[in-house]
Amino acid sequence: MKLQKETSSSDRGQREHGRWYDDACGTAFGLEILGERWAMLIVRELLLGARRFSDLRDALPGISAKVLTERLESLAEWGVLTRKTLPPPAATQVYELTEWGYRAEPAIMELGRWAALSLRHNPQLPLSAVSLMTSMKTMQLPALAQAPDMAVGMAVGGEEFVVSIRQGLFGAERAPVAGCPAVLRAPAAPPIAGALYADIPLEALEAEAGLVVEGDRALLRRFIGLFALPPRI
Amino acid sequence: MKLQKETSSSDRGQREHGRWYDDACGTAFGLEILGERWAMLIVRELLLGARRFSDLRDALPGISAKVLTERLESLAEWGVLTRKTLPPPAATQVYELTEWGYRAEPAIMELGRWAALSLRHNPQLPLSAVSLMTSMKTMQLPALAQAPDMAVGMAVGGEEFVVSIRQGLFGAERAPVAGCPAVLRAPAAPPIAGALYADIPLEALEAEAGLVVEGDRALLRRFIGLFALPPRI
DNA sequence: CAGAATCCCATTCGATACTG
DNA sequence: CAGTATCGAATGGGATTCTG
Repeated sequence: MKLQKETSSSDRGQREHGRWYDDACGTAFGLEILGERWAMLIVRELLLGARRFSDLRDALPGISAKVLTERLESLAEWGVLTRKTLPPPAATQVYELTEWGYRAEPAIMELGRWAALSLRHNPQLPLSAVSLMTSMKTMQLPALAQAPDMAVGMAVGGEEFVVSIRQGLFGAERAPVAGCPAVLRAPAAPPIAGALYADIPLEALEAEAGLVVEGDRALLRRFIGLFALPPRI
Repeated sequence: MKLQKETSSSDRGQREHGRWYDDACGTAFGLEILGERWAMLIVRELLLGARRFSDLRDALPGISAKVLTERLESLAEWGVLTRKTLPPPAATQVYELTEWGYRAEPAIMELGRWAALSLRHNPQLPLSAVSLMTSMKTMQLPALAQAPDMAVGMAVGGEEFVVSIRQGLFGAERAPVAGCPAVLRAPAAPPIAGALYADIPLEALEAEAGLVVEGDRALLRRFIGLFALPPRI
């Protein structure tokens, strides 16, 4: 009965992951699932729909293929996401959040909302298209609840999104921008973030950052005015 | 100007912490501060007021002195908490959240609320007194908003808390239990968690888990009925 | 006792190279 | 494109020690 490699504290932890918090608190359990490096950011990238392995690599500057593979496996085991093989001819694989995975959105957003309060937060760093879209949800000003309905298209790199305000509620989804009364196109997310959060005039971004404005420019300006970074602490 | 140990990707990241997400998203910045192992649980333990080094060690089963020291330093650098030296005669040191640190509470709670949805969450693990108190905030049922005002004392190990409902709002604070119309005493948090979340009768816990009930038992039963684990996914 | 400092080892991370 | 394989570096955890 004498074991050499016993886990010493019996099997109080839930798995043989190696390091467990051994704590009934939901937060501790959440950290076991989403607390490893990159895990929460992978989930963030999936909040607006399924993505391929290489989409995730591109969206997460600095993640290695090894860690991405490990996290996807672990998150799939935990039931946060599933791997799906698309039907032919595009027989490629995508990763998609489960219903439970999608419900992590409030936790992810609250963490971002909190961190953005810091003076040391640097909003000038690179930004993925998805995190731009989700950031808008947390950076909406109270005036947005009274704003008239509107829809703005955003074409960021190769991805297209429609951002809408309906009955005072913000929404963002992957959808073709065609048909939107106003469209912002940019080679990447930062120019659009500059317009939304750094109050850089659209004209400056068109001249210097490759931004392209199509359609109702006045609508865009009203729209941009509905978002701002919070007062810093 | 030729450096050997250059950080290679210029200084895009905000510090020389070694590993940075290099991502403008607030969530990424939050993870740089609270995403390292144990960091968020340390903040959780401070949500109900300042604690000493050894209090934190006791509350976080499994953390090593080394890691606790490192995290406290890092969190202090980031401005999440401060170290204070209590005035003599008790010239000991305590760690206390800054105003910004306290504002992390919603993020920590949302993560816990999300994780508790999982079937694989094990609420039977050890639990600190503080995480019991904060868990109640996330596990309150809608009926709590209509409940009459009440206050319940909880003496857990050597710590005393008063949990209150005032105008339908939940509150928990470190305060003497004396004067509360009903008091639960237990050697540790799990028996109280059993009463709240596993519907174990008070009498069984008194007989087997060292629970002591003082005062208005009917009030306690009503109180306990206002909390429950969420339906699992 | 509070807590900082050290040493050692296992695990994890990150970067590069490689494969089907 | 979607991962594997490999290896050096950094981090985490535990034990021990030192100090006041």
